[in-house]
Parts: sequence; structure tokens; C-alpha cells
Amino acid sequence: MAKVTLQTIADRLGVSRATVSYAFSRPDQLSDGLRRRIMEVADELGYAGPNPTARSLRLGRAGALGLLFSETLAYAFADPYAIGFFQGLATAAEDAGVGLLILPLPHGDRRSDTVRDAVVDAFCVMSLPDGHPALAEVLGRKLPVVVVDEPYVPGHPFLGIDEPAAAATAARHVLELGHRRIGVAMVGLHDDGHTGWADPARQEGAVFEAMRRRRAGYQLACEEAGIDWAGVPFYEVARNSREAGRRAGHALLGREPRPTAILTNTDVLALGVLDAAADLGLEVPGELSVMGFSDSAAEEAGLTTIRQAKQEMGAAAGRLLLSGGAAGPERLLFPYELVVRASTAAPPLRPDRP
Amino acid sequence: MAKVTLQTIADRLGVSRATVSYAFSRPDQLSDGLRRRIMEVADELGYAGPNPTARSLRLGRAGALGLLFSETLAYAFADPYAIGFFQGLATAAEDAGVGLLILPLPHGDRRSDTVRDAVVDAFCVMSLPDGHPALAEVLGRKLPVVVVDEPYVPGHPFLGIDEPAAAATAARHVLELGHRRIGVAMVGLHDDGHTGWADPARQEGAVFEAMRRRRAGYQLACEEAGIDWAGVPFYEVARNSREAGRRAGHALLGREPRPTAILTNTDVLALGVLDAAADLGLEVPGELSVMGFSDSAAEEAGLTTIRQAKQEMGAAAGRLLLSGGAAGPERLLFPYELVVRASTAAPPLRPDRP
DNA sequence: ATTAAGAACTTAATTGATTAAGAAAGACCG
DNA sequence: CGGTCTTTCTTAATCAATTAAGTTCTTAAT
Repeated sequence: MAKVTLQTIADRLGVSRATVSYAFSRPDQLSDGLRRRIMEVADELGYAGPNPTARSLRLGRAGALGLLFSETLAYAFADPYAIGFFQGLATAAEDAGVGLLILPLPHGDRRSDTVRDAVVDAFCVMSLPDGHPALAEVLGRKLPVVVVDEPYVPGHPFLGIDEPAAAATAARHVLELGHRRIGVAMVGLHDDGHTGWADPARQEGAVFEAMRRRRAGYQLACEEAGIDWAGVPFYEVARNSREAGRRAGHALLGREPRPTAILTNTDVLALGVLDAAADLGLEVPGELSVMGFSDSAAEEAGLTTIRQAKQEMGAAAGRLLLSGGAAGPERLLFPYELVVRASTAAPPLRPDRP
Repeated sequence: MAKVTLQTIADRLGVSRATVSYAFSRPDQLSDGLRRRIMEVADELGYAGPNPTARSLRLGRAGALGLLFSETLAYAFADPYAIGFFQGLATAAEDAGVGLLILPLPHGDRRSDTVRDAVVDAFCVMSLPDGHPALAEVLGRKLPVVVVDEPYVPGHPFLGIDEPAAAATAARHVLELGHRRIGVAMVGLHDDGHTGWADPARQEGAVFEAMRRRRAGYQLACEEAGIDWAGVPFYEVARNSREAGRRAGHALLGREPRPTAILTNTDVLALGVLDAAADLGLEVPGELSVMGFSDSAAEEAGLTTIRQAKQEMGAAAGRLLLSGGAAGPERLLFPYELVVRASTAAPPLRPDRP
């Protein structure tokens, strides 16, 4: 069964290839009879329809949006914040009738040309660490690009929130409740897989821009409140998982004196901190306040968090890309909102009652 | 700024197009000097690299796997079972260095050629209702296809579980606990958006094959236990959401006599039923037993459920497709497992104590 | 009868690459 | 010095379509 192309059908019927093409793409250009015969022969020969790649080449459009995410795909699909964004992006793609091509990052050493070979009309890049080679590859494609959260690339639309301000809002919430002994648990600062305490130098050297700035917001708010940041225990984890959050929670809650409030980076981490608190029999929010971030998994658990418009961001990214892209404003900052639920309260009066 | 192609660079340097192509795809065929000069000129002209579409056409491979899902994409991303499957599939795609092209279904009336135009090497079709036009389009592409869960397409590999057996296992669990007053809440039987009671005729006419068979398993187990299926209240919802589950729960729990056990179709629905029970102040599992399905959102809530190997299924689907596809066995049935947690127990002795 | 319009196809250029096979030139060897 | 290898590039076929412009042929109007 050799390959069947337009030409095969044309030859069989003694018509030109163009005629057969018209039968598929512009039926009104042909007489009914011929069109029907063409379709019959196509069927009979098992023709699979106009080759999409050839079509795409000729028409100069791919009909797909490329999506690049910092992590392995399995991980991306496990992150509620990413999922929320994907939903928005997918909806925009759907409305435009284009597909969403999820690209794996070159992982470890294996050379992968997925970015170079991706048949797409535009790229959406999300949460890449500073200087990641995939970003250069994307920019090299000279297609419309938007980047989400990080890193900021001059000349291309950026979508995100005012990270320092949002983080400061979160921190001020617990500070205003009266907390002075703060602990911080964060994920996604570096991509070296490190889990453990991070000193200020390491904190500031974070390769994920958004998280670096988020952390700066925490620091700012703390220092405004007269807290010495160097004395704030800061635990960094490598994965955004509940388990990692629990580990961070145990580390932080094992400090002497024990923090009365823990700021986190993501809701998932915060849930893990709650687990740790439960392990230790600590009452939340009575004995410990916990702040999430992103409002991606917070509601059920009653977590206080910063709500981000994930889906709106995704939809906006999609629309930007599908409408030609580059024209939009440089930096699109989305609103965020402090959502106070049941995981934060004033600190205990005599915190260390045993 | 006209378009820059291999030819542009070739002309500029007075070499042949082939030479420039070699500079990119097989650098060892060229002298170092020329290769370097080519790269310089490419850079200078802003060449975006070999056009992936043209490349794909010439090489006859797309470097992507197409994924088709029954629902809108936003919905798919909200379904933990689908997400789990995606994770597995994405991992397989990642390992092979290919992308995952998520395709929107033609939605409503809007004609969409996404399936016809998708630049992919194979398709994974998941959970399509009987007779959905998109399936015919996929098959028409004559590419390797696997279908997951439903519908079974003779001649193409199928991945799923033994639905009737798994469902019967779930039902027998509550029956063996002693329950006799069973209620059922299911989603995904029809795609007409209907929410409400479903009589046996409508149940059997479900257009989603897997769910139809799952339901049949419930019926079988009930009848084995001597329960008249016609008397089993059966509530159907249109969306797999917690809210829909709550609604179904209220409907079922409002019946007289009140069911002591509720079987559901998905964990998400079961969570909603738990919400309804909580609304009514019913103790679970003391006064009501609830069964989930798929183990996709069950753990935290302590839901008894049937565990499915979602990720393994996704990975297997990916591997099958990437290894040529059609060669595999016809029907790949994956293991399932009853996971008993805290949402099921023996029925109350005097069920209707007010 | 003549001409214009319309319908139904065909011609041929175009989309942007890859790659086997061939050619020209220099290197190496006896 | 003649022959054989290499290295370095070129030629030309190929991948599978789309579509503007041109050619027939028929039909209708003047």
C-alpha cells in the first residue's frame, strides 16, 4: 500500500492535482459529478486527506500554540497553579480552533530539538529559570512569544503579577495580626534540587525571577515591621509537593523559638506545612498561622492565601498570541487579592506554653 | 524584512542551498570556515533556523502526539482522572522527545478542522461518546490510534479496565457490608447536558461506552444480591464537578426511604455527595456509605474507591503510539483495586432514626 | 451571428527544506 | 607522474500540498 497523495487520485481519474485539491478545499469550484467521483476514488484508495504538514507549509500557519514549562510535564500537570493557567490558555486556543502543543524541555543531557522542530505559530513560555537554554531557542524561532511569571524578556509581552507587592501584602497580613516570629518555606528558587536552609545570599541568588521577587516582598514587609531578615528561618525545597511542604514545616517548627507564622510560596507547600503542624499537634490558627499563595488548592483546606487570576492570565496569554502577539503592552500585571480564611489569626499570647 | 530561508543565506554567500542545510543539520560535512561564515550570515539576517514545517514534510514525521478528549479543554484540565492520564502520556512523550498536541473538539456548531489539520504522528483518543464525529476524522487520518476507556474501536489498541467487573467490585463492597438501600449518582452517560433522574432505559442508552458498562456492573452486583434494579434511584449529572455531586447527593438523600449507600462514578462526584451528607448532618460512614471511583481525588477525603492505574495507562498509551502503534494487543486491560477507606461501613441498624 | 459572461478545469509557480549521487580539487602513495 | 582517496561542495529529485492566472467550452444576451 504505497502512499496515497492528491496526485495518486488525480492520476487515477486523469485530472490534474489542482482539481483534486479543490475537491477538498473548495468544493464549489468543481462540478458536483466530478467532485463526487474524486471523493469516491479517494475513499477507495484510502486517501487520508490533504497532508496537514504540506498544507501547513503552503499556508504558512501551523494551527497550534507552543507551550513551554519549566518542569517535566508530569510535574506541570501536578501543579494546580499551572493547571489553572493551562485551562485559561486552552480555552483561548479552543476558541480560536487551534491546538496546544505542550513541549518537553530538554531534560538533563539528552539533546532534544523539540523547540526547534515545533510546528507552532507562537510560543507561551512559563516559569523558566534565568538563562535557561530553551528560552534562547524559543527567541531564535522569531515567532510571537509571551512569557508568563518569569523570566522577563524585554521586547516581549510579559504576564504576571506585581510579585513583591503581592508577597508584601501576604506578609503584612500576618505581621498586622501581631506575629513577630516568622518562618518562610519556599519552592522554586533554584533548579539544583537543593532542599534545606537557605541563607540570604542563596535566597537572593535564586534563578527564578518571580520567586526571587516574591521573596524580596516578604523581606521588605518584614523589615518594615522592624524584623531582622537575617534572623528569619528560611527553608527551601526542591519540589512543589505537599510532602516537601511537610518537611519544610517540620524543619521550621523544630526551631527554637518556634515561629508563630509561616509564609509559603504556594498553596501546596502550605498544605504540607499544615500537615506538619498536625503531626506536632499544633493548632492552626491558634498556635500557628500559615499563609499560602496562588489560591490554587486553598479553599477546601481553609487556607489564607493570595488569589491570582490564573485562568484569566492563561486566556489573556492565548489571546495575545493568537492576535499576532507582539503588539500588546509590555508588561501585563494581573490583579491579586488577599483571601483571609481559617489558617491565620493573631499569635498566641504565651506562644511557648508547652 | 522579507522572509529569510536557507536560500537567502545561500544566495548571500554564493553557495548552494544544500550547503546551508548541511551547516545546520550535518555540520561535519562542511569545512569549518564555511560553516562558521554561514552561521554568521544566518545570524546577521535573522534566520530563524530550518523551517520546522518544511522539515517535517521532508522527513515525514511531525514530532508530536495528538490527544483528543471528550470535553472542552478547560474541563479536561479540571478532571483529576484525566490529569493523571495526561501525566503518564506526557512522560512517555517526554522520554521520546516529542510534543503533546492537545486538540480541541469541534464544539457546538463551529466547524473546526483541528483533527484534519493536526500535525502529529499518532492520535490518542480518550473518552469519546459513541458515534462522535471527531473519531471518524481521526480514523480517516490513517495514523496509529489508541483509544482509552471508550469507545472500543475494532482494529485499534484499546486501553482501559474491565469496567463491569470493577464496578461490580465496588458495588459488592457495600452490599457485603449489608447495605440494601442503594442509590447511584453518575456523570458522563450522555452528552446532552441532562441532569436529573434516569430510568433504566435512559441508563442503558448511555452514549459513553465505559460508563454504560460501569453502570451495568453496578446493576449486576445489585441483582446478584437480590435487589431490584428498577427500584434503585439513579441520578445523572451533566458535569463531573463537586457541585454536581452535591446536587445528586441531595436528590438521592431526599428519597424516602433514604439510601444507606451511594455508588458514584467518579471521586469528584463522591466528594460532592459527602458535601450533601454534611449539609444534611448525616454521619459518614455511620449513617451513609459513599463509594468513589478512580482514586483520583479520594485520599485526602478518606474516600473508599476503585483505584485505577491512570499514569501507567497514559505511559502505556504513549509507548504504544511511539513504537508504531498498531502492533500491540487488541485490548489492554489494566488492573484496578478496591481501596477501602473511611467513607464506607455497615449500614445503621435502625436506619431511619430521626 | 457575435460577444460577453460564467463554469469547469489545467498550468505552473510556490511553500522551505533534506539528501543521495555526482563533480572538482587537493592530498597521498608508489 | 598517474591513480586513488578524501574533502568539500553542487545538482537535482523529493516531500505534498495551494492557488492565481489562464484555457476551454457552454450558455445567454444583444
